[in-house]
Amino acid sequence: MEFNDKQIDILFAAERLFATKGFDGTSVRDIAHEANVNVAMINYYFGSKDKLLDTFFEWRVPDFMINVDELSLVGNALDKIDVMVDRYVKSMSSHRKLYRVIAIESTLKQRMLISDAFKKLKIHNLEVIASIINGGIADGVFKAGNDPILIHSMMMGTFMNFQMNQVFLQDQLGIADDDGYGQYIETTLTEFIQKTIKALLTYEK
Amino acid sequence: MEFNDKQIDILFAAERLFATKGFDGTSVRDIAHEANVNVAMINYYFGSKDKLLDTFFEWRVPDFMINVDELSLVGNALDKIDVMVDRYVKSMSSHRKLYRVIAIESTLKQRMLISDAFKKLKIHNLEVIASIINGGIADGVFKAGNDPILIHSMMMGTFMNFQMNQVFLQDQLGIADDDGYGQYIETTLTEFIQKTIKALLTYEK
DNA sequence: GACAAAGTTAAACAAACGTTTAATTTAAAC
DNA sequence: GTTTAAATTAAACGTTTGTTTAACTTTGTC
Repeated sequence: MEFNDKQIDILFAAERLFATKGFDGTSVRDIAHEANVNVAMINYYFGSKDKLLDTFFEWRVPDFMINVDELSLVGNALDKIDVMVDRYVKSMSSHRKLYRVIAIESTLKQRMLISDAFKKLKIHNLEVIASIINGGIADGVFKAGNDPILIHSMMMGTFMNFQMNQVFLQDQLGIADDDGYGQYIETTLTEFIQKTIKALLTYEK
Repeated sequence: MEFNDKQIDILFAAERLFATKGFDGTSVRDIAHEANVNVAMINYYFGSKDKLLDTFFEWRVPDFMINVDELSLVGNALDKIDVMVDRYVKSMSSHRKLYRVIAIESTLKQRMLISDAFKKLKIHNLEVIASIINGGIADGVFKAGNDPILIHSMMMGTFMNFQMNQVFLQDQLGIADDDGYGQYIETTLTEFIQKTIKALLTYEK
């Protein structure tokens, strides 16, 4: 998929607005104004507001993928967990707006026609996690009987919870600004998720 | 706060629609139709669509509270975790629509004017969790150095992730219907969260 | 430099939005 | 039974919505 400068301006503007106001809360005039283009340009280039959302998702989908190559370099199963979580959180953290949009819109069932592309990506990421866990079990480091789906849900959910409740959590944690919050996510929260997964995978009973 | 039958009809209708279509995606005419009342009744009783959302939250807030009395009956710190998680998930599970609405609308920053009532509730629940953890540390059962905020975020986030990605997860887990999904949440997912928290609180290093 | 295609614009479109109005019905009080 | 307030209604209000139109400008091609 190839986009010209104006199309990319629109996609970025849409991302910014969808992330803060939601899809339904954002008008095409909002987007046009934010992107400094004429309203008609959105329908001209993307067909409709709905198709703009679809295109937006397709445009961003590649940023979801866990990089498997990087993981194969790490030997220890415990270290693999650390690297995987670190990369996952960093990827999500650097695309926080995108994740907000997905979180908001994926809940509204009638949408997500493009869910096929997303489904494949989620399945890919699940398989990566499953292979790490199974490798750890084979090495005798991890206990068996832990569903990768649940671990993935825990990791995603914990991160998302930080995304969605930023105002409350930032206040509770005594963090001053947005940058500090981002740093907290990339350090303390990342370590927490790493620790949690390792604790779970080595827990008796 | 006292509501007559018609007002309650409207609140339930709003809950059903907000949970599936979001606040912005739902029109007052949708709500009026769903509740079998005239459109003007919504403004007559609630003032505006925005105030209806506020009133809806205030109406539902009490359902959030963790019941502390029930916990004091349990002696063992590990068992207290089990009971707390079980009650928490059951409470969330029985108000799934409400939690969807909160999850969707709490992300949109300009909303949540009523956040004061919510803030107090969240702080109450956090304090309950903190006291359980501290009790466990005092008894020598739990390791110190685990932030209750992170544990609470993990519990909420994991549950929410199941709420928000029902379509995908139900498919992945091979669950046939909505009831089965609810059962999975109240059994397998609950056990997973219990196990995760206990593993974390007893984990070395 | 003429021609066709692509890009861009302001204006207009009908439909849907939240809200208000004014008229009417119901209920309660005396 | 009359009076007064509350409840309910259909219709209309002015905006805003997403989209389309038709005129105009820019760009690239021969």
